Amino acid sequence: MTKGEDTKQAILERASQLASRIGLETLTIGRLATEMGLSKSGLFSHFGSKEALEVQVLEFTAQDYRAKVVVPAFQMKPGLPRIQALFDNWLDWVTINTQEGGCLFVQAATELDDRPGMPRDYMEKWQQLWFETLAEAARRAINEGHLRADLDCDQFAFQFNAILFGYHNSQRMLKDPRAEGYARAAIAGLLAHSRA
Amino acid sequence: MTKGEDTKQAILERASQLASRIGLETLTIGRLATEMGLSKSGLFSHFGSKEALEVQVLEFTAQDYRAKVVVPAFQMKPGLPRIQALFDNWLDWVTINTQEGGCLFVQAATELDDRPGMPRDYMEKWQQLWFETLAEAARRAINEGHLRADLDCDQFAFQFNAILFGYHNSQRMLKDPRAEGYARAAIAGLLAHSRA
DNA sequence: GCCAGATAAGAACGATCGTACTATTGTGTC
DNA sequence: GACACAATAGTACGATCGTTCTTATCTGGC
Repeated sequence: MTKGEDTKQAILERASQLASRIGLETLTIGRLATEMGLSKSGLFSHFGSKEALEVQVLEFTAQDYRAKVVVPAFQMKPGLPRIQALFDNWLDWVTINTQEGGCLFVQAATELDDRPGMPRDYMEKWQQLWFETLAEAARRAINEGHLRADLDCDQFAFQFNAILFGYHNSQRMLKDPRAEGYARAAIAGLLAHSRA
Repeated sequence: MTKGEDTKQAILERASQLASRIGLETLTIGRLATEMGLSKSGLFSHFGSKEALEVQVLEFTAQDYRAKVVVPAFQMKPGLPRIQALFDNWLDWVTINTQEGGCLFVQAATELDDRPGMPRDYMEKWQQLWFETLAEAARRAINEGHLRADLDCDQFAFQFNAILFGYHNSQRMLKDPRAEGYARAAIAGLLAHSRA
């Protein structure tokens, strides 16, 4: 990898961290440059515009998310183990993981929902993919005989995702130590009532 | 009500709308002044600081929320009718209602979670109150014999709230027309499995 | 070790931010 | 209707925003 590409990746990594805490809009070229020890224009020239930076931050984070949450889960056996892994990996991603400000996608989802533009377009596409991933995992669980055949997989994906959002809020805004327990119990309940 | 108090209320109403769309941070004194047909300094003098404005926007919205979501629900008979009303009223608040950018509290919760200060403090206090309100409604439902006696009311509040967040996201980011159906089904499921 | 091109820095731009001050206009009271 | 004071406007401030353009430094292939 060339030198320029190297620093660009480093910038995106730092930007992803920062954006998960303060948001994409509040993330500023000047501040990011200072934190990276670069000049404003030096950093800027890697992206060409603030909007392009935002999109690439989302892309970078999506790649990380795939590698740490989705791919390991799909290496598990299909069915309940895979679904449970999706949840566990996501919990690690949000809490233990690099994402010091929680999940950037949760942050960006509410920040971008009323702000048209390329970042919003990317975010919407990504979230559709995420829901499809969840629904697909549920479909495989039906095939395995783990979940009941008449389960609405889109409904399942909705509820699974809702628990993640609920956890993220209770964990980060309320700092409620019981949040993880609540989320685990909610997932367990969802799985129990979806069983064959 | 004096003249100054009158315009101040009008400012807060407009600010609440705007903030629900673009966020508290992006909400700007200059832009708000322009939209209100006031001068920047004229508007500013009502609040004294940006942070104070943000807090008062949250307070204003909380008052509205109470009047449109909580109070009408608690005028319903305790138990399931009241819980169902809390959900229905919230749906109206987010979709039909004045909140053109969705629920300001959902927006502010993710925006403020990593930003210390008085707005965050107020937001946290408010959300604790909201969870307590939900748990209290569940406790009353147990007393009425509508929900089972061993129900964990805090767990119930967590899951109820999670569904609201999930709906908010699917409705506003994905613009998924099935979002309301998913949310209604999820609430129905939660109530079914909490029944006596 | 030179040289082309990649990479970064520097300086400047108009715009807008929050805030402080002063001046003007409006309102309600006697 | 004059007067005290509330309400709003005007102006200016330093800081920072995203972006452009020009200049300097670094890197890798011959």
